[in-house]
Amino acid sequence: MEKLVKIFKALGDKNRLRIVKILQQRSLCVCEITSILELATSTVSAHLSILKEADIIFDHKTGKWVDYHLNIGSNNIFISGLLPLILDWLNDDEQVKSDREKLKTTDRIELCKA
Amino acid sequence: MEKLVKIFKALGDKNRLRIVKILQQRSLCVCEITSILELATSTVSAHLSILKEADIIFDHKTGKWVDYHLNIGSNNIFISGLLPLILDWLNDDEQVKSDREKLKTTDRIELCKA
DNA sequence: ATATCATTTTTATATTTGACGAAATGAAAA
DNA sequence: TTTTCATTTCGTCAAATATAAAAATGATAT
Repeated sequence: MEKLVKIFKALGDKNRLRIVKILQQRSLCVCEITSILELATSTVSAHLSILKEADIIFDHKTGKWVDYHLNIGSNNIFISGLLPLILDWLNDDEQVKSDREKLKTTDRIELCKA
Repeated sequence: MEKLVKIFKALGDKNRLRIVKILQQRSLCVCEITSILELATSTVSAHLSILKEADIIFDHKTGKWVDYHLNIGSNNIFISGLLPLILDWLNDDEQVKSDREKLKTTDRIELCKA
């Protein structure tokens, strides 16, 4: 029960749902996500930690970046039930569409040297 | 998006999940739920209001009681996707089992005259 | 009409949460 | 090794949330 509560809590936040919906497009490093959400790096990092703790995403170091991935194919029964629904939902949402537009022109190399 | 956030927020609380899982057995009035959760009536009423606002449950007056029902068969695409999953989940959870045991011996008439 | 009683609303308090900037971390590059 | 730089952790603040007691509501029963 605690595990499911943690998952719903993690999903019950606008900015964390935005993160999930852009990670649906491709895996991203913290600075890319930060640039799209326009929040402080530390704030984004905290959100990612909550999503990771709930098993919704996982991370993988590549070079000096930490890549975050949606945990598609998780063994967690809650996650494997919920993620497909969330992937289907909100694709017409204005916020999601605008975040994804921004993502198209987001280049990690350019972005993170700032 | 706000609507989905509201739903996940509503589900991201132990006591509200407990309520959903006992309403799965049958519809219940506030005093029955209060007796099972062992929380103040006003607290339970607040939780029910949050679940109702999220469209997860609905209420129906019968006599002097207000009956709360799970919103099975809702037109809300989020609810109709999520509720079946939640109905499947947690049925082996200790808290859920113990709440349901308690529910078996809960009689509205006896209970609410106290 | 009045009293009763389930429920909701109000008020108050304690805890949790989301946000940011600054400092710490840790790994890659120089 | 030292510097650089993406990321995390820490300290703090404001806002939101969970809880309960008390007061208000509203409908039923006397």
